Amino acid sequence: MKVPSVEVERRLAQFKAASRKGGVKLTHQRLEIFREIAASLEHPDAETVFRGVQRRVPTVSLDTVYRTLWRLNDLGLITTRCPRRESVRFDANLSRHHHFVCTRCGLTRDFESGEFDELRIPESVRALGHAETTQVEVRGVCLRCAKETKTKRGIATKKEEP
Amino acid sequence: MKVPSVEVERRLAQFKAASRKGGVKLTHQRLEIFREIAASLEHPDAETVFRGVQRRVPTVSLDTVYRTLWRLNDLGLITTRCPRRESVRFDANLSRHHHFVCTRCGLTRDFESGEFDELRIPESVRALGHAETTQVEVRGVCLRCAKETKTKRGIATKKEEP
DNA sequence: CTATTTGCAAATAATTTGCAGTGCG
DNA sequence: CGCACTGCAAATTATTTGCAAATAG
Repeated sequence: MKVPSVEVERRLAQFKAASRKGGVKLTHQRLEIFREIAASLEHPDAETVFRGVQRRVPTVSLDTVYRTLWRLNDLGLITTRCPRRESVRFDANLSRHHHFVCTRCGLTRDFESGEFDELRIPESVRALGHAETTQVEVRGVCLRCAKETKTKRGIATKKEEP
Repeated sequence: MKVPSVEVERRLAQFKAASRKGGVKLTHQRLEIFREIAASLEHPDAETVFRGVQRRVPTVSLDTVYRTLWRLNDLGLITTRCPRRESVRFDANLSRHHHFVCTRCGLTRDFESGEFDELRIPESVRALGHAETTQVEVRGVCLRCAKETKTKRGIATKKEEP
């Protein structure tokens, strides 16, 4: 599975516009780093983004990836997640969305839901601050892990995300 | 603000029971490490837990804190969060709960909501896996940050969590 | 042109591991 | 008593920084 290229292009266009407005330069590396996240369903971490970009821009350096990612994050052009023990992961989906997280393997996927976008905030939250948006994380077992359970009953095998 | 001591004791009792059942030893350090998280509203990181425990158990070491936290996490006795750029934070609130996160300072507070516990899962999630629970993250501006904005119009000052 | 951004290499911070001794059950 | 747990110190990551050269606008 991949992010449809139409959607990738849409994200890229939005990114370019926002970059110009934000006064950041549109370098080759920066564009490719963004593209890498925008095209991925995996919410990749810095290292993974680096390896992906490296295939297209062999001279790119890991520190540029780190710098760029945090820079884009500060500008609000991407956001961060960290579903599990490992390092921070990045998300270029700026549309309102929610997450499905597999409690076995950590697989994290976006999904949209108008209903979840409009949740009524409980009274008690008033005491904490002024609520602006809600994001729901649905936890469960992904299809692949569920299938594995059926085959080799209950042995939680460590594995990579698809 | 602090977690009421009745609640801390309840969490401790639950922890002791679960530890015995899980076959892990109830050492002094382990108990104090758990107490530190159980008594905190802040979802502290490893370093912070370490400093807190150190006041009561001066000989405790940072690596024991790390090992213990991940051990407890693996046993399901605590959970993890990482609301911002900094390192992973831990949560000893095992009751069903949701989070309010301040987008300015990162303050994270638990709250309960029967309504949020029972959200109807959208159809589209079926394609991803078998949903089990939902956790809502409400994002907004905490009271303290909101107050600051009113005083010094719009300058986002960096600050510690309360 | 000139302020940003990059790549490199080196520094720092965060986290994990090996090992010998300690203590819970 | 034995095995899980601890503290120490050293190792390993992960991430950040300083600086000179490169480049977008």
